[in-house]
Amino acid sequence: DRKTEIVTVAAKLFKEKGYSAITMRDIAQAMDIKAASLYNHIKSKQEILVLIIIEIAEEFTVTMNDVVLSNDATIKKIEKIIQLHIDITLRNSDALACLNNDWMHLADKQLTYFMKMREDYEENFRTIIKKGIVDGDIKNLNLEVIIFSTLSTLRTLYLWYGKKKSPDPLVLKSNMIQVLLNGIVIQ
Amino acid sequence: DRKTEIVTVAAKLFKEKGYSAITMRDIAQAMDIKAASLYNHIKSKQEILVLIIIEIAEEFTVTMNDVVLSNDATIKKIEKIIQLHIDITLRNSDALACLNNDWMHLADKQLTYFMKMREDYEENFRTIIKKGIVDGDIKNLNLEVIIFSTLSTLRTLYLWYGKKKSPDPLVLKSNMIQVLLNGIVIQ
DNA sequence: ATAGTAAACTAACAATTGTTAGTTTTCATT
DNA sequence: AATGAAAACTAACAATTGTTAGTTTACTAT
Repeated sequence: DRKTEIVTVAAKLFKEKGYSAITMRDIAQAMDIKAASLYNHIKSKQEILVLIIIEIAEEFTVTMNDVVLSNDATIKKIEKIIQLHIDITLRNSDALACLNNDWMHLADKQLTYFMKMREDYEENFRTIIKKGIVDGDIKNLNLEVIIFSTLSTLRTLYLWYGKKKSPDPLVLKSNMIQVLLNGIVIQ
Repeated sequence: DRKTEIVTVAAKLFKEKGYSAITMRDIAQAMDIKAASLYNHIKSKQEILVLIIIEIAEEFTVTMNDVVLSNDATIKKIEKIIQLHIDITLRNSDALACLNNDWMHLADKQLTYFMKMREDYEENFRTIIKKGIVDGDIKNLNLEVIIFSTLSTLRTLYLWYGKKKSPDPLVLKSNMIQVLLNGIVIQ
């Protein structure tokens, strides 16, 4: 419906210049209506931001919880997490950009909720890697370096995927797994 | 002097909420003066942004050119690039955040200049990796995946370094090299 | 055809924005 | 003590911001 359309259009604009730099008049113009008309469908600019971010954040949370609770081996778990990030990037890259860049403009309860989810997500990832190290599947390197090197790449996939000669999704997945898990150097 | 102080304070604020969300009154308040007083030292809000971003962008450009022109082996070149990102992150993480998040708010000539530098930087990196593949030093994986996986991690180091139990710079460097070049999995 | 609802519109608001003009203060050097 | 410059101040501006109120249009179902 129309509300979803507003959220979609807004996400695309937010991706380019950020939440704060985009005005309600910008969003309205992109839909060929006047700013005031937006308020027939949404409550506030803030609500748009919440609708963009929270849904995706919850999807990350739910899937990560599934992965953690599964009986997969560590490597398989990491591969599933890579797949998760690729899936969401392909499906909704604009919203993902917004989540990454504008989450700090959430307010009060939603901000707390988001930060909790993000912290839990990282902690779950940390737990998976820790177990991998103990089991002898993952190298005993600095835990934070492993966590954030991997997460940085996955989280900013939206920045470049789709441009230039990006590989198709299946090639992307196998290459990402190779690069992140086994590195780029021939031993 | 006072101008440098303004730029430093502004960068710190921009890092938290982005260029667009920070007002001249915010910057002034952080310095315990009034907004109008800022204009004794700087020309505009835009000028602050330019001063934050361009200097660092040029440093990346200059050092990358040095690396490209050097006679080092591919692996050594990549290690130098990793070192470059770590150095700048440690020295000026606020400005780096601003460069990453707010470059699109540069205007006209400065925007073009920045985008040219960024494109050249990536192209230089691409050339290094290409040669590495041809020479048999780097795995023959999708070039874009290699380039952006590596760059993503290096560029967003500022997001997490300094928090929690970050390793000291030397440990950081050796771990980053290991993770980015050789991966995290025990073969 | 009529009624009713969804969704657009115009007009305007109060607050906030970057910025300017003109004035006063601060303070080191003579 | 006097001078001059650097750097703060007050006051205000024009434009832009998110948002509201009230009105008109478009369209669906009776």
